[in-house]
Parts: sequence; C-alpha cells; structure tokens
Amino acid sequence: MALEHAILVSLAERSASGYELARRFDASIGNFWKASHQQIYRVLARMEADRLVDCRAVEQDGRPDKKEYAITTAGRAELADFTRRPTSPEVLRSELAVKIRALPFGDPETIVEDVRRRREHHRATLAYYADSAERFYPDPDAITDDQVGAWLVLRGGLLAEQAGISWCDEILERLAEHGPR
Amino acid sequence: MALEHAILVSLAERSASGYELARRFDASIGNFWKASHQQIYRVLARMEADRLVDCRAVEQDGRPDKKEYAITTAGRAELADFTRRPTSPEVLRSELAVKIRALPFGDPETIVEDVRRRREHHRATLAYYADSAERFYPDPDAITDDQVGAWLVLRGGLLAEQAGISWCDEILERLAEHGPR
DNA sequence: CTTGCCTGTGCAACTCGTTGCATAGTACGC
DNA sequence: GCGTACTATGCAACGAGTTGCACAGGCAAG
Repeated sequence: MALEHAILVSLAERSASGYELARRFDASIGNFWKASHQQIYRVLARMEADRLVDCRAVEQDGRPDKKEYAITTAGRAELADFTRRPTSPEVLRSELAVKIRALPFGDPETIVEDVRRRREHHRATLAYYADSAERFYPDPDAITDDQVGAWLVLRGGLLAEQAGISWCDEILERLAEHGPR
Repeated sequence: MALEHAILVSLAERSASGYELARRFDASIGNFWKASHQQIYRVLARMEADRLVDCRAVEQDGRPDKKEYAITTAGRAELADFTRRPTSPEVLRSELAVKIRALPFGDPETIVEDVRRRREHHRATLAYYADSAERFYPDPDAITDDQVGAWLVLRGGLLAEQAGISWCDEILERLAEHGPR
C-alpha cells in the first residue's frame, strides 16, 4: 500500500497528472520509490474512488488534455494516519546475492562481469546523488524544515549506494584472488 | 523469477521439502531472500511441472508425510544459465523514506519513534550477522571455495545493516536538533 | 513525408507476493 | 482433557507490479 502513500506525499507537495507523477517517480522521488505509469494510473483511479484525491480535467494547447489530481482532506488525513502507523521492517531481496550463492553451479566469469556492472551502476547513482546534494543543499546547516525530508532521503540513498560499492569491491577482491585471469 | 532461482540454489546444495525450504528462507538463506511457505509451495509446483525439480514422497513416523524435492539436470542447467544472464539493477523501495518525506504532513513524534525502532532492528540484525560470521568463518583467510558465496552474502548483509544504522542515526540527529521537545 | 520521439491515458494478461483460512497428526504442559 | 505449538501441505482471494500493446496529437529531423 506504500505506493498510495508515496503518491499522496507527492500530491501534497504539488498537484499533478498521472504522467507528471510517473516522471517525478523517475527522478527525485524515484530515489526511494519507482513505479511505472500504468501502476500509477491504476492506483490513482482507486484513490479517486476512495476519495483520497480529486480529479479535474485540464485542457492544454498543443498537447493532449490531462487530468490533474489533487489531494483531498481525506487524503491528508490518511497521510497523517500513515505516519502514525508503525512501518514494518523492510524485506531484502537481492537477485545478485542469489547469483553469488549460485557461484559453484554457474559461470564465475560472467558473475564477476555482472558484479562489475553492478558496481558501475552504484557508482553512477552515487555521483548523481552527490551532485544533487551539492546543487540543492550546498550548506547542510542552512536546510529548512521543508527541505529536511528530501535531504534525509538523499542521504539515505548516498549511504546505500556507498554500501553497495563496498560490497561489490569485496566480492571482486575475493573472486579475483581465488580465480585470477 | 528470482525466487525460482533462490530455490534452485537451495536445492542444489541439499534436497528438501517445501516446509524445510521455508525454514531455510527464514534463516541463513533468508539473509538475502524471504518467502512465505505458500509462495514456496506454489513455485515448487510450477517448477515440478517445468521439470526443474523432482518430487518424491517420504513417509515419516510421528509426523505427517513430506514431499522431498530434488533438483534435476534441467534445473542445474537453468541455474547455470541464470548466472549467465545479466542481473537487472535492483529497484529500491523504502517505506521509511516515504514516511520521512511525509514529515510536514504527519506526526514527527511517531515518525521519530519509528526510526528508533528501525535502528534497533538494524542493530539486532547486524549483531546476528556478526555472530554468524564469527561462528562459521572465524578466519576469513581460511574460507574455502564452497563457502565463499555464503560468506560474501553475509558480508553484504553486514554492510547493508551498517548503512541502515548510519542513516537512522543521521535522521535522529537532524530531527532531534530541529524539534528537541 | 515518413520515421521516431514526447506528452498523455488506458486495457489486458500475466507473474509475484501476502493474508487468511483449512486440514491433520504429534507432542507437551497445565 | 484442553490449549498451544510444531510439522506438513494446500486453497482462495486479493493486492502489487511488469510487459506489451493501443490510441491520439504534436513536433522535429532526416
């Protein structure tokens, strides 16, 4: 049900269409939650039925019409209630870890290749986060109450990516030792 | 499809019943992948239909009969093939991050409480991993090829938990500064 | 002028995963 | 004898999420 709440947060910050939400989820908000536009459209429809959001058709020139969604009073109440419910511990699911465990039954060469690719991905994401932090919050002491949530989430992303890189490095070191080449 | 491969890895290491698999997924293997017994039973049934696993009824005294599953040649081939396919980047989904972003629309008091609970959870898991590492691999240089996968996955868990703790600490520091109370 | 890309919404079919429930025998404590 | 917990398998219903496709208009490059 967390996609629902991610959407509510996004709409509480600013009203938007399904398409815009999908793009936000690709960018900044996507640092902690990804969703496809189909998924978003479906959830928005359900949320409208549940009266958590309002929908209003907006004509645009040079573009197709869009449906702008706005959070309702009931939506804000649900969001506030969500923050009061305890979060259940996150389940970790790492396909790469499954692959590492599959080492004796597979091809070490391509697994190492995969870890290198994963490391590069972490590195690029980390660079992107670091750049965002630098641009939007050059002075961590000057962060306002409005910004603190986004800043902390960005920090979480940074820490997670760093941990990911460290893990990849350990794996590569180990596997290079045992089967050089 | 990764649950399928997690099960194949587990069965390649040792044949087991669905119930046993579920318990393994709760314990060591669950360090990187969780699954409920219902999920496992359903996937096992599909895998049997696909001839990736064999099933054999085993009578037990003092207990209900069980079905012992073993990996087939086709299963081993599929597992090897899996290691040759590139892993798609992991999607991160953090309900806690959504909650942090919801700070201005919710109750900071209970959110902070939630972060404390999360920190404690990370701490306990980290302690459990550290203990496992100490017990099973007291000497990291003496790790055999058979063990290296499990060891590396354990290291990944350790690094992830440490990052989680650091993040919680940063959040608590920030929120304590801004709203002491 | 056609091909491809961007905005914008949506359906259909599928896999993945959770929750609640049912069944059935064994074992152990109160 | 009763409740609880453990081993063991499974169904049904639902929600979450992905993939592929469709339609529609505008815009720009070739």
